[in-house]
Amino acid sequence: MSQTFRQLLKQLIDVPDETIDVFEGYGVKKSAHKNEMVFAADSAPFSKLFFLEKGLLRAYRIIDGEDISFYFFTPGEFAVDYESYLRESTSQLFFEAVLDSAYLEFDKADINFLYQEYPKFERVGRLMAEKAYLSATERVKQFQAAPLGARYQKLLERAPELFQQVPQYHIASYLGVKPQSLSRLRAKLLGKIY
Amino acid sequence: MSQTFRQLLKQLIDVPDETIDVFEGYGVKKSAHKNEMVFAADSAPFSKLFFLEKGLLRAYRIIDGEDISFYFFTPGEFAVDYESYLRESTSQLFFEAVLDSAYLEFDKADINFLYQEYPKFERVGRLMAEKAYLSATERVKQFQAAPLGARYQKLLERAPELFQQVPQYHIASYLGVKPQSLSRLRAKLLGKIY
DNA sequence: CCTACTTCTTCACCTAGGTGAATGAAAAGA
DNA sequence: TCTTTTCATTCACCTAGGTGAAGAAGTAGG
Repeated sequence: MSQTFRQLLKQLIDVPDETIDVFEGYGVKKSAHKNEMVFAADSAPFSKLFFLEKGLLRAYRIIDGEDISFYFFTPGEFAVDYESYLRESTSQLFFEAVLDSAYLEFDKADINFLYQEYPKFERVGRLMAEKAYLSATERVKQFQAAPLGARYQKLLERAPELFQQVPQYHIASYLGVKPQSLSRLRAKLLGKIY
Repeated sequence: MSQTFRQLLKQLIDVPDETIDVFEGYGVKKSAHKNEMVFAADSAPFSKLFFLEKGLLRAYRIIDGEDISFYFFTPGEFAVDYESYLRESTSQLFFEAVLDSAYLEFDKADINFLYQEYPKFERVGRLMAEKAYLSATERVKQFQAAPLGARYQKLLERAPELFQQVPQYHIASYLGVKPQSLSRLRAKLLGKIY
């Protein structure tokens, strides 16, 4: 039995060990190499739940032909297209491994079974959703009132390792600008003028 | 016993009537007049949950001295500063009634009690958080890739009544721009040039 | 009824970010 | 190793949005 899952999950949410063990029993261990696609948006709803144990996953959309990074998942996070998962709508999100990664894959049907059989398990779902919500609202707040420079600094504080691991044009789209604009900002921060 | 609560909640989430009844028993009916403050950010964590039955609530932050509208709550929605509520951090959000409003006020302590006593009640919390998450990510997506005009049209589709009820400078800050820019956009949409 | 305040609009000007192209460096492949 | 592709940078130019000020219209209060 993997200790990683339990350790990471306990950092995230406070649930009894037995609940975690039952949960893990339904997960399938998987791995993906750098640049490998983990899930590709298609006509089917997203009906999985990925728990990242190692590596780095990137979720992105294609909007007007452009690759827009929606989120970077680090170990200990659940990767899911919640919109598609909850509404059973067509998924628009692609998930790729940015680094060699290891993750547990859960089936939505199993998750729903767990919700029914173990009402206490609802808590895991609630805390997961609440955490995802916090991160999303923080970004909304930043887009409403923080200029690019401030959003960049925030990301640098929250996940400095990203800047070593992810191409800058992905970070640019995550921040809502073009690669050239991010490059220009970095030049300005270095005191260069051009 | 109010039918409004049950009706609105059933539209939102699928839970048994008994659960709803137990829930409602812990709510305190309140009302607020137009422009009245419902909750003011202060040093204490936000430990309430408002369920709006009638009217319109606006949540906003003061960022660099500016009033930034975070969200407009319409009947059937739960209004809460989730960030403060979950992290027990100081609340930065103000809630005011934009129109004469009626709402149920719940105490966090009671909610937590319900979570403990009635594990099935966790489902209400999970679905609430999931719904809040969806709306937040939709906005992130728009800020990443949609220009002001598209964000404006989306809001117009989703909540046209807002435009009759809320001053435009509040809508502007919700969309992440200054009132003058929204005014300029509206002029452009009307085919005017200036 | 008149005044004061609020809200929206318009303007001239400025800055931030987008666009398209060119360059160079680094990484990947043959 | 040589070649090709990928990525970041820089540039000139353009457009979207911010700034500060002024004015018009509506609304609330005395």
